[in-house]
This record gives sequence, C-alpha cells and structure tokens, in this order.
Amino acid sequence: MSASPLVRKLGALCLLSEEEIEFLEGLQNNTLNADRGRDFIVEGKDLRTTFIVIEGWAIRYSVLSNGRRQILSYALPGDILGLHVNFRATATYSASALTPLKLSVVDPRRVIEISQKFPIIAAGLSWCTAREFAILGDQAVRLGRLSARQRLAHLFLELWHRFALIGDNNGDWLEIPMTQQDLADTLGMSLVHTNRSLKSLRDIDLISVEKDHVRLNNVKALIEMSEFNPEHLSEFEI
Amino acid sequence: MSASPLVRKLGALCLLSEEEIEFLEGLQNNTLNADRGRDFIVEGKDLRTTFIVIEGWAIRYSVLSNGRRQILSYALPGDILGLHVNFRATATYSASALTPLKLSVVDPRRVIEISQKFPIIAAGLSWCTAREFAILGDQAVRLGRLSARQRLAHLFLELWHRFALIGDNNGDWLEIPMTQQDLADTLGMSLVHTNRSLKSLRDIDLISVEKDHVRLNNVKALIEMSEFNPEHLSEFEI
DNA sequence: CGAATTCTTGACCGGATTCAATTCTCGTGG
DNA sequence: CCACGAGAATTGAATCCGGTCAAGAATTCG
Repeated sequence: MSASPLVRKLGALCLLSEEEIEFLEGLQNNTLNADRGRDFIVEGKDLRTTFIVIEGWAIRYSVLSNGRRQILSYALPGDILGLHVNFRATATYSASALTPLKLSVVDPRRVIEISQKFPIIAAGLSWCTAREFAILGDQAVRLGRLSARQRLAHLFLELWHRFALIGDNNGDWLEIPMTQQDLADTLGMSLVHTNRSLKSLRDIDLISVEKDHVRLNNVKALIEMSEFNPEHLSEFEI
Repeated sequence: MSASPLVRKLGALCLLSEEEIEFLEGLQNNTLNADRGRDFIVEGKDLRTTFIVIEGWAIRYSVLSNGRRQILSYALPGDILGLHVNFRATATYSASALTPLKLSVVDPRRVIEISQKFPIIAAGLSWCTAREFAILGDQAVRLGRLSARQRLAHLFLELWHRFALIGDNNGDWLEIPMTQQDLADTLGMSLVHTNRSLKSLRDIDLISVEKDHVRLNNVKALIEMSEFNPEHLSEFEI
C-alpha cells in the first residue's frame, strides 16, 4: 500500500521517521466517503472536526443571501480542512465535495497532541498553514487586480503547481473537474463571461480544453500574462 | 503600565495566568518603530522573523509587475505577522506601516517554544490563525461577489468589529488612516470609483466622513446591505 | 505661504453582466 | 440501441457598472 497524500506532501518537505509516518497514517484511518455535491462543513454550524482529503477534490465556499456564491479555495489530496478549530466552534465557510471524495475524520485533540509529541510534523503543518495563506492571498490578488483571462490562467497555474507537489502531475494536462459555473464562482465572474474568456484563451492557443481537462500549451507565456508567481507555492528549499 | 494589545486580545478569549501574561509581555520587549510607508516585510525576500503589532496600523499587500497593488489585509494592534515562518523562508507578501508603527520583533523559535510550554497560549494563537483565515476569506467574498458600495461598507464593518475585540472602539466612529487610494487597492477598484462610491454611501446617509474617520450611522442597515456576517469575527463563547 | 499629496467631479469608454435562446453532452430507461 | 431529458456549454444582443483620462479643488505639511 502506498503512502497517503499527506505523508507524501510532508515527506517532500523533510525526511520523516518511521514513527512519524506511522502516526500520520494512523491519524487517517477513520475515513468518510462523500458523493459529489455533498456538504461536509456548513457555514454557521458547529465545527469541531478536522478533515484530511485523501482522494478527490473539495471546495471551500461561502454563499450570500442573494444566492451568489464565492468559492474560496480548492482542497486537493493531502490538504487539511479545519486545522485550527480548537476554539472557534462555528464554521465561517462551507465545504463540499467537488468530486467523489474520500476524507479522513480527525479529532482536533490529536492535532494538539502533535505539537507536543511530534515537532517535525508540527513544523510541517505550520508550513501547510503558511501555504494556505499564500494560496488565499493569491486568490485575493486574482479577484482584486486581474482581468478575466488572467484570472483563469492564474488559477490553472496554481492548481498545476499544487499537483506538482503531491506528485500527481500529468504532463501539461490538468484535471479540471469543476463546471464553468464553479470556475465563475471561484473567479468572481459571471458564467457567460467565464465561457467567453476560456474561449479567448483557446483562440490564442494558450490552453486546450477537453472533457474535464485543460492543457497548458505554454506555461511560460501563461505565467507571464497572468502575473503568476510560482515562488508562492514552491516547496521548501535548503 | 497597561497590558499589551495581544494580551488583551487573548485575555478576552480565555483567562490567562500570571505566568502566561508575563511570558507574552516578555516576548514583546524587543521593539521596532517604523515610519508611515516603511516596508518591514518584502515579498520575495527572506523572512525569518515574527512581528507583533503594538501600536498603529500595518498593511499586507502584493504588487504586480504592472504596478497595480492589492492590499490583502490590515494588521491592527495585537495582530501577528509571520506566525508561520519556520519553514518557508521567503515572504509571499509585503507588509508596510500605514501609520507610525510600533512592532515587536520575535524570534520564531520562541513561537515553537510556546506550543510545548504554554498550551493555553498555543490554543489562543491557533484561534488567531483561524480568525485571520476568516478575515481573508471575507476579503475574497468582498472582492469576488460584492458591488462597490457593498465592499466599502463590508470593510468598514470588519474593521469596526475588529476594534471592538481589542476594546478600542470609539462609539460609531471608526478611525480610517488609509487614503482613498489605499481603500481602492484593498477593494480591487479604481481610485475614482472608490471616491464616488463613498460619496453615494454618504448621500444615502449610511456613513459620515470626517478627517481620517468614518461614522457608521446605521450599523444594522450597513450589515444588511453589505451581507456582512459578524459571526465570522465574534469572539469565542462558551 | 507654497508644494505636494489627496480628494472631487466631468466625460467617455470598455469589460463584464444580464437576459435569452440554442447546442452539446451524457446518463438513464424504454 | 436509441430516444429522452437534465445539466452544461455556447453564442447573441442590450445594458450597465466600473475603469480611464483629465482637470480642478481642497488639505496637509514643511
């Protein structure tokens, strides 16, 4: 049996001992499957659980009273949701399965245990937190200061680089399980304009699209035109 | 001498022991003053320091190659910058003093020390982290799904509620040390449109503006019209 | 008092939204 | 195997919110 995505992710950061790996794997043995569309965290409801994504995609989002939705971030295998729930009891966002999802359900008290017993893992989780902040910061830049086409390219590049870290990259092809409505709700645009902007990226041959997949035809040019900064996601280097 | 803002903030969450208070105050005795406009964190540069804001306002921001700037968040007294720097060595954002600023400079190794020796404080910092995430998530909602007037109202409400926690609220009046250009860069809008939107909020009497201050004339109506959710910032309740 | 920054207002333009209709895709059941 | 229907993608047309350019008024501060 191969290592869990979280172990692979942290293992790419620093050398984990047998004991640490065992602990991390043991953390994830209480699993839960969620169908596409199923909410497993609901804004305003009690949240006293930490989730680790094992397989599939999840979204974090918030819905306004007029029905408009803003997707805040995507959670991929190895990502953790609700890492800091000890005090705050009510969720400030919702989370749902974008694809069939396999989660592990973790008692947050075990997270506290980590900082006392496994300093290396604790440092790794701290790194994950910093990374989440960087990703969310990039999302704010996208929403605030980029044009429609730039937003799309920027988001694709983020996801592509994130997959690179968990070693799930498929060449230039990127899995895109979300609908155009999901994309629109991520990038703060309308469905129609999302469609048109995608088309215009295709027209200038920067991307190719096939069922549920996008091909980044010219990563360098995409980085250039979208002001994407790969450093924000690069893994730790000595 | 009165307690530091950080102690007041965490003290509002949970009862701190003498020892814990002493430790937190001791953490902040290495101070640094920065003039308005002075960058103390620079994107792309090495960052191995944790800062705690003692007095004044700071901004976290990112600048694109075309010169456009996106302000990500405001740091107020008691807020911590660079809490999770142990691994990631390069800053993914810049930070600068919006007003004359008094910071304390903390060795991040002392932050690690906390999780081992002061579990209550560690829990408090974890709560701070969750709160920062909620604030940044709200920023994404503002940028992605709110109209210009809504964004302004939403931001004012955020700041007003944040001041409430550190006990620095001045009735309905809110200190606004930033220029309209700063506001524009926060809310992803142009300077001109920021000015016009402010005027339209004044015209319908939701706010009043005076030098460096805004008065929220009708908090309830502002919350209503801007879709602001105070729960995201409310402190921990039993 | 004078220079520089900040704020305000006008005019015009364009990117993005909205409404609406059509086409495409794909899972399901006859 | 194909017809059907629901969701998803695409395209057109009209509109509008917000951006850009430009100029002037008001503050602030040395």
